[in-house]
Amino acid sequence: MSLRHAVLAALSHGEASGYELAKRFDVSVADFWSATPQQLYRDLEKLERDGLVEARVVEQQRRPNKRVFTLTEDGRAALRDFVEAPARPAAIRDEFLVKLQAVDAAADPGALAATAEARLRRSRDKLARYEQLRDRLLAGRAEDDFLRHGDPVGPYLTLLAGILYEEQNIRWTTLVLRRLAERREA
Amino acid sequence: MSLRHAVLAALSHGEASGYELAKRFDVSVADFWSATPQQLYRDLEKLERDGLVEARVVEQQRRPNKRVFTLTEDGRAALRDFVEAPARPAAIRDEFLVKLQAVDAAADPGALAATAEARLRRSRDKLARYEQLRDRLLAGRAEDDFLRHGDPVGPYLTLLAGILYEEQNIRWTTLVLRRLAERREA
DNA sequence: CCCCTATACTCAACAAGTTGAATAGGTGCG
DNA sequence: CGCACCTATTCAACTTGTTGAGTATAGGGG
Repeated sequence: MSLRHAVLAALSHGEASGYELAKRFDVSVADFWSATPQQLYRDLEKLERDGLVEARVVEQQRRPNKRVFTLTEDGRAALRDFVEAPARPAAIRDEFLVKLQAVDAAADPGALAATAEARLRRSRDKLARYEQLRDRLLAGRAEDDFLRHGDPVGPYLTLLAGILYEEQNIRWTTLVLRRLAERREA
Repeated sequence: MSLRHAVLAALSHGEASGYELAKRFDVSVADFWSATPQQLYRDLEKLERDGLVEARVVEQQRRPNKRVFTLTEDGRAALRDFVEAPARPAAIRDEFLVKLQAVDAAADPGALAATAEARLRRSRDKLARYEQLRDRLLAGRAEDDFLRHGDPVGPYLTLLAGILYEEQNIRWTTLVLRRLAERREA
């Protein structure tokens, strides 16, 4: 049970409705803990029953009302406990790597190359988004400046992980494409 | 349903019993598709019912008998279809990143630093294992040599992904440790 | 001789994640 | 004026993945 904790972590950066959380997950957390809206709504309910979050209805005129969730004191304590407990090792589930692992059994490596190209485009898009986010976070300050007395270090460091990951991914995928092309010629 | 495909991919590199598959997963596939032995046994049964793999009992004297699984023609065809179909984007589930995201809410960043150090050790271990595996695969040949007429490119390229991933991970985690230490001093 | 580890697998219960659809008002575009 | 898309959420069914225990045989070390 760990999406719970991802939700608590997300809410620690400010209250949100289920819908808003879904978007927040999409831009910032998706790359290390993805979740569908349905999952979020379900877990928010559970968290509410357990007293870790509180909901309050916000009436809106031009759109449907929403339920905005805040961490309770118990929620904050649970989050602290979670942060300080040892983490289980990361689990990666990357279908592309499975396909590549078996590429020698395929008739046509061209199809996989197309998949690799899609992946490359995706990585570039993500990287661009991440760098935009970083610029916004830094707001002109140098990294050192920001990290030493800027407020939250967490979001910056995880963002950096995303940036480095995508950069490395781009290099690797490019290399794979070259090798697959060589193979196709031979 | 995709552990199925990871199993087919693994079996395409040679027949194996459930137990042997579990070990193969542990050394080579775990980093992009992890599975417990229980999961493997369950899926192997399903694959057998669906006619994608065949089992044959191998009697052994000094240890329990085992059921060795091989791909059937249908299994090979299913694998080919899978490899050529587009891949869904990778899902990462990294608890450490969730904790780091919320580190500013914790009382003691020292606990997270300990977790980061454990992660660093793990990455270094993995990297060492991967490089050993690479040396064994290359067997003295240069990469170019191997990839151009060496037999299977798949396992080499995925191994390379693992190596690059861990190298990058080590750099990033080191950086995180430095920043957390700075934070603790302040 | 006993315990630990390795091989080889099975069973059961549960937790977590995925998929698809339904509802319902509002905004923007041609 | 109709159609598509955005906000905001709920329901239900399903597939995957996790945890923990249990069975049985054999070899090695103290």
